Amino acid sequence: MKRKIKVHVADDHMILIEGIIAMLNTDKDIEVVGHSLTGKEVIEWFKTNEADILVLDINMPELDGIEVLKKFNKKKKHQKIIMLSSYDDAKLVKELTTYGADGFISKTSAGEHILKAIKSVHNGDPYFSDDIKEGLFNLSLGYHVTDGSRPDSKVVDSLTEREVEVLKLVVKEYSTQEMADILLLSVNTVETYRKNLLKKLNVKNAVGLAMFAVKNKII
Amino acid sequence: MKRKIKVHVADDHMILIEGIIAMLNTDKDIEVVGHSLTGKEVIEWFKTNEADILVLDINMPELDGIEVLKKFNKKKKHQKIIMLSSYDDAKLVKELTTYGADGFISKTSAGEHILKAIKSVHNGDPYFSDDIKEGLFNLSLGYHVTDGSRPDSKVVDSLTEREVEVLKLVVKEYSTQEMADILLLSVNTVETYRKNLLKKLNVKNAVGLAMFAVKNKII
DNA sequence: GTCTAATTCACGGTTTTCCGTGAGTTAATT
DNA sequence: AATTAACTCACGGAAAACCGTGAATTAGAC
Repeated sequence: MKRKIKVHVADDHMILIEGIIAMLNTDKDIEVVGHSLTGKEVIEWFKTNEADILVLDINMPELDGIEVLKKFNKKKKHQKIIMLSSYDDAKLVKELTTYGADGFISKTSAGEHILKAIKSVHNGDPYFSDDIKEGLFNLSLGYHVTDGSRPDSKVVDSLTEREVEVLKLVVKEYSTQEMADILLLSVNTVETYRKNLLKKLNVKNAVGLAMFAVKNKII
Repeated sequence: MKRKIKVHVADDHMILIEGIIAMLNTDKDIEVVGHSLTGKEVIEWFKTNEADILVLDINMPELDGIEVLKKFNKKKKHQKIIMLSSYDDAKLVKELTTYGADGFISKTSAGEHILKAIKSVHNGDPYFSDDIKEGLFNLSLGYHVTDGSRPDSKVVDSLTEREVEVLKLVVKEYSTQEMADILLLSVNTVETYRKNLLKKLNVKNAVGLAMFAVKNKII
């Protein structure tokens, strides 16, 4: 008898986990051997267990999917990892693949894609769901795709003092000119900080900055 | 033979829909008669179809669950509505019930809860999953995270439907042009709404709009 | 049937934001 | 001594936001 593909599913929504398990169990070549509700649980589980494939949600409390991915990458764990995302985080795909993700599926896609992805990835071929490919395409055309907004402490830490100062003033609805007056800087300088913030935080405009500040409690 | 409970499932994640359907189909008293990926689809579907229960996700593109709920409420549709939320939006529950929600389930809870909820609600009893109850409990104890500022319900109420739609898109970092494309309006019209919002909410710019939205949970 | 609120659109003009790119200064680290 | 990171500033151009004002249409309220 052929050995089944062992899969571990991680997502903070139990309902979704159950759905995926139900679906995967219909396939005779696949066996779900475990599941986790948080990133930490994933790490714990893999300390004492093994799986061929890890289906990993990006948005999870405590330790998000990306952090888990990085940790696994660093420890050179050998199982394949398929990332699950709530929206078409096209922008993330590149970053994730460099961190060792083998596949990427948007939750907006149909469930059979998970099946395909698991088999494809198990065979050594990377897999990306159509939405993602489309997203990448749009990205290359310059269309913007909103990101799934994950609080990222790493990014917060990367901000310099001045950048945080500017960010706080942006949230208070000040214009660049007003900020320059307050901080006793030239308008150009404030603009530079603003630009750096947009880039670092990967948002489109001042509203994105404000929302980031709210999410990360820089208020 | 007893008539089955007809259910419609709405969520922007196809995978989740499939999971829920798979689960509900295991119950002989329940029949899933339709599903939608966006709020608009829900509205369209119910124009020509009927269901006893609508399982409705809060976070959906185009028209979110709350808007759908309000619309149904206004039109005095008779089917029961169970709201699905990604996290324990305890704060929302009260608001939602006043808008006619009959049940509230967090996706973090196990799937069997949906089954329970459907049967309970179908019998006329409201249903709230445990996480939600716990959240409500904590709320009542005052363990809440938001700042002291009370949402200015008067101002919120003064906003028209369209203005709220625009506001939500502003928060998502869309430009006027993009909003016009999404809402199928001219750029001029969207600008008008934006201007009205700035005036009504008495803020200086888009950031002010975003912060208002956050404070008043129009997100 | 009038009035009002909501929705829709237009136009011209000013200000601000956003973008890219380059570059000098200081302070800390290697 | 050399490198790096943070801080500072400049310029030019494109895009978007902001502002005021006016107006047609529709649907509901009185």
